[in-house]
Amino acid sequence: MTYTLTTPLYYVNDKPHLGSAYTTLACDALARYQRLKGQTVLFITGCDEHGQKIQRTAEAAGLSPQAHCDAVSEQYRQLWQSWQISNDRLIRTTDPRHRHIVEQFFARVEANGDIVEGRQQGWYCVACEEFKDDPHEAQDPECPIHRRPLEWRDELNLFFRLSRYQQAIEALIAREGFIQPASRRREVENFVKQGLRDFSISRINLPWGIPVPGHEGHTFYVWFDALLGYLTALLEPGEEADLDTAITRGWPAAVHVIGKDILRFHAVYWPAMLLSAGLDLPQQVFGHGFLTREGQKMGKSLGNVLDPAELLQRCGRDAVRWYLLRDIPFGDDGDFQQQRFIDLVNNDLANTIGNLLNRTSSMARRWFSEAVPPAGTAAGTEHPLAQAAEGARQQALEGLDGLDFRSAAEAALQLAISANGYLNDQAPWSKMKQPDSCEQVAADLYAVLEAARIVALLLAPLLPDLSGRMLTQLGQPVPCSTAASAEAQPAAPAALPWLERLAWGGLEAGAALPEPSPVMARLELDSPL
RNA sequence: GGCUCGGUAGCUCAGCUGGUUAGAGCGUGGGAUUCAUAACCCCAAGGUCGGGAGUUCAAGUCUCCCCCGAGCCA
Repeated sequence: MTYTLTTPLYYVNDKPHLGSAYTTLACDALARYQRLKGQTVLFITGCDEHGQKIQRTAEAAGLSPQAHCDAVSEQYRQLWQSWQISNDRLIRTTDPRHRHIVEQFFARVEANGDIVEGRQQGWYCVACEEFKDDPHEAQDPECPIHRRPLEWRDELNLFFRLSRYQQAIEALIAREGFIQPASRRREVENFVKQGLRDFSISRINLPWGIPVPGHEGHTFYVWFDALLGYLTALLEPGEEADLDTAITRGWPAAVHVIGKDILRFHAVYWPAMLLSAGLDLPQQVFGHGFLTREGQKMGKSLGNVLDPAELLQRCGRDAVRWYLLRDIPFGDDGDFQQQRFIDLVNNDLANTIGNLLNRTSSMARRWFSEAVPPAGTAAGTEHPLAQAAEGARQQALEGLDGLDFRSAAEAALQLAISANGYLNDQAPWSKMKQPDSCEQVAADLYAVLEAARIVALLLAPLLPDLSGRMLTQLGQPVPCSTAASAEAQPAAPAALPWLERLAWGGLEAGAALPEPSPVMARLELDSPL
């Protein structure tokens, strides 16, 4: 069974920001983990490209909406490429096939009697693409989020009969694990409890959108259109746009990973739409938190936005991934602090993990013919480091299964710390000066090299680059966790599945160890980010 | 206004169903060591656990009130 996971389809109103990168990074780690476990994975990301906001942004820039979308979605594509995101799909809602999928989906919903005409009156925020609840008689109301004037709308729209799904949605969100983290469930519960109201799914006089079949002058509301992008994305490249086909390609999704701001769309509206169309529901919706920077909200007005492309270019993939995944509990809000970022990367990655490998490999090579020393007493799983490795393995797998990247990262790190401690306790550099202790030194070094190997493997989903460098330095094959289509890569030497490689004792005595060079450089910024 | 979360060492935060001297990481200070990326290892710092009252033999840990911050809904 295919493990399908999605990022949101990012709205191409503006260039990508760090928040989008954060979501995508996390999904990438999850996707890689599932692939390493042997799952067939469909990792979907993409762009949401319709709506009035985009139309206006394009106009303001003197571009056609399509040209604007092409430009921005290209930025996304390039960003994910430079981050080496392992997505299988990058769907754009302006993809011609998407229009067909939307039409087919709508036909199902309409046939089910869930589309009615209604009059939508109220104050509208174009930036939110949402009607607000300000009273009709309000004087020049503003959007509290965007602090821009609301526009009065009075139009005949098509409505989706969400109200019919009150009970079904209540049952759904009561399902254990559907809304994650659990702390956000109540928020949705409260919303649903107040009674679900039908919501408008079309706009009139809005050219930049998908026309509603059979309803002249209406285009689909962006949200209706955008969510369906998850279905279009299921199609294989070039495949004919057929909804029935699409849903055989990995539906339902195992998890939709989203920012907490759009939880309601994914946990309420979207499932109801799917029910109406007779499709299966996603198993989980995970709403993660937001990133602030040095305690402040990032925004253009404050001029404190961190550009993900620049961050990558200056600090590297491993550093940023480590900081975001290791330090911020996935689900909670997080604060990006430059000093802490540098401290953690240097301490954890360079000093603890990188140096562990470096010092151990260096000793092994020096005293044991540039090769892995004989395991001797370190071969057994009762060895303290074998025990530590087993604990780390369990914690890491458990963490990753629950999207607790922090716990998984800590498990790997803790194993490295244990190995460093063990090394200091055994002090092989002292033992080597004594006669007849060569065997003991060999066993000690073997155990530490083994621990380093397992650290590297545990890092594979989180930090594929660093993991690869470590394994290479250990003379080990690098597991492939990239998208299936990219699999036609240099045929790696036949290796055991990742999960099996996590068992103690994978290193072969006598196997050559390449000359070590630091696998992780310390991060030194010449100027603040 | 209603509801939900937080407010614990300089900084991030752990502290489950209440019970020995309140913990971790980072930063800081000291020690040890030389295999290694000035790295690794060990030790320390004494923080009225937002404020007040209460329940209890015993409260960061339960109850009430207040202050501050965040969020959802009105």
